[in-house]
Amino acid sequence: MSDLIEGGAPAPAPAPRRDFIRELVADDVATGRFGRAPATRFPPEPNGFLHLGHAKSICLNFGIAQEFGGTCNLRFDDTNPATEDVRYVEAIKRDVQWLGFRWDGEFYASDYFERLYAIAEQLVTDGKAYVDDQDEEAIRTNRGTVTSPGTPSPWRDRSVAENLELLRRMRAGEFPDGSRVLRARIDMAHPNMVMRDPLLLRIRHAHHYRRGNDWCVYPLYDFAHGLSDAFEGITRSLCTLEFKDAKDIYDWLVEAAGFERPPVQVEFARLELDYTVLSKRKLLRLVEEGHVAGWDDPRMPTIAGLRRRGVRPEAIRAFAEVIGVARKDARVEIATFEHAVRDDLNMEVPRRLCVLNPLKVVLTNYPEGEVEWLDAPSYPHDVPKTGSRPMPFARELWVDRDDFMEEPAKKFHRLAPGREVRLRFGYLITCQEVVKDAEGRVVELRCTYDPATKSGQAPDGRKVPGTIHWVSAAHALDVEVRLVDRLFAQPDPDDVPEGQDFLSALNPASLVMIPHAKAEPSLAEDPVGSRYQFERTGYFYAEPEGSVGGKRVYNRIVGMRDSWAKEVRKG
RNA sequence: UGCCCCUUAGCUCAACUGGCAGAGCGUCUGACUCUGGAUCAGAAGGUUCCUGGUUCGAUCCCAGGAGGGGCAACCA
Repeated sequence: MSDLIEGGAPAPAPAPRRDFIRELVADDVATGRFGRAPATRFPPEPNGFLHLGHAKSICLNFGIAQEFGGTCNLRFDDTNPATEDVRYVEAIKRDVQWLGFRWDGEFYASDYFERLYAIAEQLVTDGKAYVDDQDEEAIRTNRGTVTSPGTPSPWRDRSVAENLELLRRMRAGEFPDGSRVLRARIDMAHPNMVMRDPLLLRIRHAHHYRRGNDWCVYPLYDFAHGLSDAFEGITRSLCTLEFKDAKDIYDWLVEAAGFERPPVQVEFARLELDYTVLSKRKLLRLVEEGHVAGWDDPRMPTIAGLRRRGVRPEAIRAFAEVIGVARKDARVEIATFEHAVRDDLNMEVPRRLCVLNPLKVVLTNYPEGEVEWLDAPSYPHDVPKTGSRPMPFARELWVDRDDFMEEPAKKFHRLAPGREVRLRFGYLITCQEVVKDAEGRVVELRCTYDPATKSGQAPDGRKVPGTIHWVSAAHALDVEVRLVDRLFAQPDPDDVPEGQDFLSALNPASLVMIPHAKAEPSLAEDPVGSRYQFERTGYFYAEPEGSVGGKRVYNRIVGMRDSWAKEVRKG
């Protein structure tokens, strides 16, 4: 991974947008419900990289803290030694910072193990928890089903003294993994399945990335999460809809532990985005099975991947803003994300010319060996930025193969035999002759230029319908371009036939390498990490890994909005 | 003995405690007239799932129905 850290500029407080959560928080402030400033937290488990779905949550939690003068903690929910790693906590911290947010407190659930254990003892003493000797299988079957009640464990009515002794011996490491668990004593017939005596502590003689081997009774999510919120004085604990049912146990625990004005969980819809997957489990598979080059592969919807691809944090924040937050599952179109990315880049980045699929053009009436340096503005008239660069113009040029049609379709305004077209920032040229090789493939266009049309304006006022990009063949930079596209070929990658999984929906053309694109020479001096619009083709990012074999590499961040493709579709 | 959530423009989604239903994308039209595959402006587009009730007034509250989703990991 590159060491280049850009972004990270503090996120400006966005215009207050009123979603139902902000309404609740505003109400908390007005009524003094919690007797303290709004406090939120972002609670990732360090078992993978953050993705766009987390970005939504980050913008929400940190955004609320900013807007209401409250605080937002970063808390690692690291209660499962099997899957977690420091490498992930480092990546997470970096990503949150890059997005432009600063946390107030940095906490780890693993630092709360002792405190949670003390509460466990208290619950036992209060008769609200017991040690269960059933094995995993028995616990599962005895939980019942959604339509039938569970059956109580034979160990459910042990004495407090016996429970306490067993719990202490569990902690002391006297029992093997899986032999016993601590359970809350609630109701084995509860209509909400999570309330059927939920598990609190399980035995794991495992190495934890922060605790080493010093701990062996690991809390489960339900036990750790709400209480961790309470320890930190969180007011609103924001989580996604699938935790809705967990709210009952959350409330039961903070109440049983005796917290005054405890945090209140509020659920919102997780983000689903077309043509990609937003699940750490699935992203992990893509990485581990080598379908992508890593967590930061530019095709990945991870923060690291988007950064590598060239997306700016401003665009991600703007995206989070437009999608909003609601209580209903929301599948967002990829066009909405791409629009946010273009919208951000449009006003920011300079324009350059780069020919992706080169076709030689020879200007037969242009003097051999002559070079003119044209002044090409870096920004269009409606972008309030100034600057320009010199562009060499000569007898031999490259234009894009797609900008020529031997038999032009209707509404095709570009080059064709006998057609005149404008070269951006340059002259009007007319195609006089098409040169083909033995296989009949077009290899060269012989054109004439009109010397009176320098800068693209015809003195006689004649209309030229098309403008195309070009670059001088003698001065062109040979660059590698990587066309990054959507990772999956269909909007919902999980919508596959029985017996197949999301991997069968991968887009085989998600990364198209163009090893020999031709770029204008001004690009030679620009630093790695620069962003451009290559006019008419898209937004590009100078690959932070640098050059490959001495050649510069550009990732396509996003293509231009494509109304020609639409025209083609219409026929 | 099941519990909980959701249904609003073509599409994807918003809409504080009941008071003229909004945005993006898409579509159409126009402008810039050197990105015509960019950008900008404007327009069209609604029986708020259905039935009934409460109310001066219902997308919102109540009852019933239809459809979609979440929950039965010693994951989070």
